[in-house]
Amino acid sequence: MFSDRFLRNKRNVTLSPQERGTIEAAISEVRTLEPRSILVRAGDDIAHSTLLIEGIMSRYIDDRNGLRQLVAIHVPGDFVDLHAYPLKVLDHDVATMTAATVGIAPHAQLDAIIAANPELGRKLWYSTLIDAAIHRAWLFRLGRLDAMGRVAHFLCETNARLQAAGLSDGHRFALPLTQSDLAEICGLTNVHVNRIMRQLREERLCVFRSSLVEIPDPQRLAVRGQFDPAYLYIDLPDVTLPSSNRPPSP
Amino acid sequence: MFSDRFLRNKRNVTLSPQERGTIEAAISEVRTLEPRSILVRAGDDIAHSTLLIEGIMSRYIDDRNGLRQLVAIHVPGDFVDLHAYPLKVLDHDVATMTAATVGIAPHAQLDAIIAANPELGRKLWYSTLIDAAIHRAWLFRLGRLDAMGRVAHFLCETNARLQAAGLSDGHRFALPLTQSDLAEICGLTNVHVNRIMRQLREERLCVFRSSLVEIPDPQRLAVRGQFDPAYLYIDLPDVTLPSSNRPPSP
DNA sequence: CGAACGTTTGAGATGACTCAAGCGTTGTGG
DNA sequence: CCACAACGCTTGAGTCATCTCAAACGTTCG
Repeated sequence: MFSDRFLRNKRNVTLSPQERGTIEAAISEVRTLEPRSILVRAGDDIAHSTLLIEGIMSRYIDDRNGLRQLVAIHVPGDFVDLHAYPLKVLDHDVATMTAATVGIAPHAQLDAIIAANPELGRKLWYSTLIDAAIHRAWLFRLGRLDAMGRVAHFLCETNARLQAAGLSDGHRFALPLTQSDLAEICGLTNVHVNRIMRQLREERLCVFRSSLVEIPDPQRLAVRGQFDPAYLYIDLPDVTLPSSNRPPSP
Repeated sequence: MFSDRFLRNKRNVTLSPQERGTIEAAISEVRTLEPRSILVRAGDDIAHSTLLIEGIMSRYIDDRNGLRQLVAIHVPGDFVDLHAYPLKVLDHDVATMTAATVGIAPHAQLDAIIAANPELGRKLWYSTLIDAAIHRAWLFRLGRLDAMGRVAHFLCETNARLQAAGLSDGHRFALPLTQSDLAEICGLTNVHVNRIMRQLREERLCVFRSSLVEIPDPQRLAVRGQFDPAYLYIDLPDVTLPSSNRPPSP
C-alpha cells in the first residue's frame, strides 16, 4: 500500500487500516519523477498534495546569488507538501533529489476526508506539525552547532527517520546524496563538508561512501551532534534511546 | 477583544466576527506573565494553548552548554503554542521575553470548536503552518546570510509582522529585546551583534536604541537582508512591496 | 575516449568568536 | 540622596573555524 509508511511508528498517533484505506482512496494518481526535478515552485497555485512513496525529496530556498539552503528533506512516507493544502501557495520550492514515486492527493479529496473524518483530519494536521518540529531542530543545528556537529546531527536525524520508515537498521542506510547536498542542508560549503566527512571517518563516527551511511556507534554520533530524537515524535524503542541532552524526566 | 489581532491581515483567510467570538469564548482565562518567565518546558503535558494578547514571547532550544537558539518569537495576535494541541507535548521551551498578557484556550474547548466549525479548524491549522513558514525563513537566514544580513532580515520580518498586527507604521516600532536576544535569534554572539548594530547605524540602514527600531528606508534594509515577505502570507499593500528576490511572475 | 560530475587536497583570506576590560544606565537599600 | 550592584552596551586584540580559489583525481556514462 502506498500509505504504509505515512505516520508509521509515531507517538500519540496511529492510523487504522481503515484510515489508511481512506488516504489511499484519496490518491488520484501515482507518478514517477525524475531525479533533480522540480515539483512545485514558490508561488505556484497548488490543487493537490504529494505523498512520497519512494525516493528522497527536498524543499529549499535560493538566495539572490543562487546559493541554496535546504529547509527540509523528505523520506518515504512523508506527506511532502501537505502544507500547501491550507496555505494554497508555498513560500519555497519542492523538488526531487533522487528518482521518486509519489501519490497525488487532490485537495478536493482532502476536503472530503476531513469533512467525513475529523479525527483523521487532525492526524494530517499533526503530520505537518512534525515537519515544523523538524524545522526547529534544523534551526538549532544551524544556529548553535559547528560544522561537524551539524553533519552529525543531520545524519542521526536521517537515521532515525529512515528507521521509523523501515529503511534503516539503526546502523546502516542508503542515502543517495552528494556532499554538495549535505552542504546545502547544513549551511556549509561542499569543500568543508568534504573535510568534515574525512574527520568523521577518521574518528570512527561515521562512514559515508557511495551513497551508503554506516554508523558504528549511533550513541557516540548523537553525542557529537547533540542529537535528541524527541522532536521526531517517533515511537520505537531504539530510536528514543540516545536522549543525551535532556535531563531524565522525574 | 482579545483575538482582534489573530490572523489579522492574512492572505486567503479572514475571520468573521462570529468566528472571533467563538475563539474568545474558548478562552477560559486571561493571565498576566512576568518578563523572562517560562510558560512551557519541553516534554510537559499540555492541556491548553496560549493566545498572545500583549508582549513578546519566544520559543527556544538550549544546547548542552546552555547556549540558546531561539526558534521563534511571537508578537500579539499569535497563537503561541497551538502546535501543542495536536502534538500534546512540545519539543522545545516557550517563555516570555517581556511582560505579557495571554489568553488560555483549553484543548477541550478547541476540540469543541473544530467539531462544530471545521472551517475555523482549518484556519487554526493554517496559522500553525505560517509559523512553519517562518521557521523556514529563519533556516534560510541562518544557513545562507552573513551576520549583517541575518540581523537585517530579522528586523524586516519583525517590522512586517508588527505592521500586520497594527504595531508598526512600517518605519518605527517598539522592540524591547536586548542585543543578546538578537544574538540568540541570529545564531551569533552578543559581542558581534553589537558591532553589527553599529554598522547598521553607520550605514543608515537601521537604528536600534532603547527598545525602539527605526528603519529609514525599509526597502534598502530588505535588500541587505534578502528579505521577501511572501512567506508571512500578509495581505497589506505596503508589506508586500519589497519583493526584491523573486523574479517577476510571468 | 572524452565529458561531466563528484570528491579530494592545498594555500591563503576573512568573518565571527573569545577573552577582557571599561562604560553607561537603572534600580535599590542604607 | 548617595553608593553600589546588576545589567546591558561598547571596544580592543588575538584566535580560529570556515570560506574562497585553484587544481588534481576518480568514476560513470555515452
